[in-house]
Amino acid sequence: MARAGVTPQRLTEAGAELADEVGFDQVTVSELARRFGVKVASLYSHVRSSHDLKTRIALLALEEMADRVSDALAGRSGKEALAAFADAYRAYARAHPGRYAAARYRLDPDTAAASAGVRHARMMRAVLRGYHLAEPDRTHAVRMLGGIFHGYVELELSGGFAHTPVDPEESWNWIVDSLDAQLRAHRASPASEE
Amino acid sequence: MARAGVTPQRLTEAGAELADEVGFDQVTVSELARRFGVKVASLYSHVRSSHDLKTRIALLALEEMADRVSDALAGRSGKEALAAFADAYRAYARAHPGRYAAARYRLDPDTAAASAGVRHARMMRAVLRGYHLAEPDRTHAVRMLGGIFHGYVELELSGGFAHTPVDPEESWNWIVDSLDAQLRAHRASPASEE
DNA sequence: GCAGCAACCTAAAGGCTTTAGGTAGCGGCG
DNA sequence: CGCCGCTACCTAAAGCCTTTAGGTTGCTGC
Repeated sequence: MARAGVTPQRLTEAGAELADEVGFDQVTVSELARRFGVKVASLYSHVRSSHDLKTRIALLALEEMADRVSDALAGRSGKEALAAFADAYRAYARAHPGRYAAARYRLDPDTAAASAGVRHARMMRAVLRGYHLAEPDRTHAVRMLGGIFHGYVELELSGGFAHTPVDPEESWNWIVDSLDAQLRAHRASPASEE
Repeated sequence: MARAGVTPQRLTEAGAELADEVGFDQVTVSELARRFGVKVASLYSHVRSSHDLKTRIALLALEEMADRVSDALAGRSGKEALAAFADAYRAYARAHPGRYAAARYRLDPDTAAASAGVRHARMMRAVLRGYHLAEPDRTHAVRMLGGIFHGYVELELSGGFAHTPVDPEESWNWIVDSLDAQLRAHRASPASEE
């Protein structure tokens, strides 16, 4: 019988695809085996466990998202950079809800430290450089932006905004504008530059 | 043999307890049966399905959270109300992570419409009354606050702030302060009151 | 005191994960 | 060219979860 040519990479790719189709928590080794026309047990030669598979998908998603954000950020600073980050983030989540959910899969500390998650953090801080915040304000701001980007996108994705007839796009832009204003207002009070 | 005295209410309560102990997505009809010293199939007389059980837990959590927020809001307005809402919300999530996750379980539209979720929305809008925002700013603000409260709490709960040595409490207060300032800045530009 | 309604049970099917151990393509070496 | 061995893929089986069907039995009220 012909071999299916399964590899961890192809599995991860297909898993990400599947996540976008049916939701990340419906991603299952069994379903993947089905799609590859292969018996379930066979996949365990390529992937250690279901958790391992999900971790790989998460890492892929983090990587992809970081790439998008990185591209969006290129050559921009200040409010432009903030908006570019925000929009890239949200766009990715909307285009790839399953992968986005995967990116929020809990990784163990070592894996997380080696993931593209650190690029996200670095980029966020880079965006904030344009606002000249002193510590600990900068950390507060990172957390605020991380929280709202994630929270807004998740609420939007889960249909939480369906009740109200206001374009989520419009709200998003309003929020980004507000955040920009708010951050500018926080500009390091004394002349304490970084 | 003595009867265990299972009721939908007790199941829901125990399910919420279990969620806080092991995480909402580890809540299982089987485990609950074990805890009640009863065979799994027996629970299906009290609960329609696993999904039904989870829905009940979600409704309970929404109710409890709305109660806490409602208590916190009593007699407050303006920034005080904003902070009370925020703190009550975050405190509930920290005290009951499993229930908090349950509260985010996706409900079908009818169930959602009959849930305490609408109280949440009403209270949020009530808080914003203190800032005299005109539509659609008010909706934008609701979404911003909803997003950030949820997003921040989720990031904090998932350990996302562990890397940085800044007290999450401090960041939270900073964020609430910022949001307050930001909302005050948005005060209905013309004299267009509600 | 017993009739009947729940509450609880056994049985069974079907899905997912994971491990153990067998079979057979296929690339490379003699 | 052939056959050797690696490894991709397979069968089998155990364990856990959900859900349905249909049988007992405890309790409550007449």
